[in-house]
Amino acid sequence: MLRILIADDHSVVRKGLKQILLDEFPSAIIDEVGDAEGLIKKTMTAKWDVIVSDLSMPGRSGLDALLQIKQSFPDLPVLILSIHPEEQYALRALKAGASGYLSKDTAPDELVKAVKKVLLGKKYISQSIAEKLANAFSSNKDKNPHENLSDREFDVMKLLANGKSVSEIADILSLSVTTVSTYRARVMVKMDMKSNSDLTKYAIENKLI
Amino acid sequence: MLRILIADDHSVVRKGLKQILLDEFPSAIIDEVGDAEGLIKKTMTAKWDVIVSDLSMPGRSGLDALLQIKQSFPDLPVLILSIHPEEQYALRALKAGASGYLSKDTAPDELVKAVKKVLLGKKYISQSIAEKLANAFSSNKDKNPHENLSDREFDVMKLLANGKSVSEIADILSLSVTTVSTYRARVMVKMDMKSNSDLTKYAIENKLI
DNA sequence: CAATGTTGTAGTATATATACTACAGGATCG
DNA sequence: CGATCCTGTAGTATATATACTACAACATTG
Repeated sequence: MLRILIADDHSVVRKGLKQILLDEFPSAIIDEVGDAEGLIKKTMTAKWDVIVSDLSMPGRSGLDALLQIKQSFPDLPVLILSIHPEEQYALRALKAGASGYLSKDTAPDELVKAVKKVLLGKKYISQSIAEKLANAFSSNKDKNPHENLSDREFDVMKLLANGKSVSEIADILSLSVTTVSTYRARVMVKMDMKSNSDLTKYAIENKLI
Repeated sequence: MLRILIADDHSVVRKGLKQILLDEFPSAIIDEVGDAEGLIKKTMTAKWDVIVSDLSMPGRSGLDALLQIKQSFPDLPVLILSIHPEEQYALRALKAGASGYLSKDTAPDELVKAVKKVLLGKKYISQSIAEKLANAFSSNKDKNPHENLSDREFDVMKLLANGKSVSEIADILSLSVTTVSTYRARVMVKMDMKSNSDLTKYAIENKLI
């Protein structure tokens, strides 16, 4: 019996995924959660064969959840689904232990293919991600300033670019304000920028938001 | 026979919407498109009872498409679905003729309720949007939010959007920091925004910077 | 024309953010 | 395998921004 857990903050997306997967695996048990907390909780309290999760969810980020899940269940395959064009997030997700990365506009049968593959313990890597991977290997001298941000720095950068204040972010990520401020400072140095609005501009230009 | 057209660039979302609607209207004819071009084309070449469309799609924006559709079929109800928190877009969409505005994390049965309502030729307005509407009415009949800024407020707004800090601006304009801060506060109220980054986004969208 | 609203300006008290600094655990590299 | 860099985290002291409040001059409108 196949057990699949879906995590996404949009119920419409959850329905869509569920339907696509049920079409292929009619007898599967499919459960859904709407945030990272729920994802972790369900992961810890029941057994699953595969997890299909969004990256950006309210509260703790999906990347965070992924890391935690992988710590407890290194062999549980997690397929990451994101609205973001692969570029920015795919590598991070894979590094964090994801078994694959798909964009939400992926065709249904590609999703199914991916699920089947990761169920076998393999990774599902799309053509374009493969390229990224290759690049990441060869030239670590990056083109995009944001690519040398650490995961946490990246989280903070995005939130800042989205107009969140340092204290809001501290709240969202459950960190001290000063910690967030430190990340911000490091982001500013690494990206050679001065204001949050610079980040916003950058993020818009680079389709990060 | 109910005919529904779904427009969204994410196939997963389309599936989800379709499923939700089919659960409620089992005999409905539901077709889907993935971009604004397709939306317009299908709208022009077939008859529909209601359109459920995303706002942000590749190529032409959903808002654009909405305007065009409304021009040809003023009575065809269009329900807008968006990932964006209502704030910025809801009013724009309604002004452009949408019959309702929902966020993608709306519960399925709210979507169904909304569809039923707009099918009757009514508008579906959520609580929070109702407030926005009221505000928009009572206050000003503006086309562009920035157009009711005073000259000074506008100066400050542009500088903020460009990433300048309040104190830098005070310096540039030879004003007290608190004065600039007051302008900023007034700008935020008038434009219904929260952070400098919102201004940056707005300014980029409106080619002010 | 009187009442009311808008604009340009700023002070005081308070809330928020930042600069420094620090430190432990990993990663990396010679 | 030790030295060193990077990351995640935070405290303390200081700098910056904001909320209120105020007020005069000008604009708007019943």
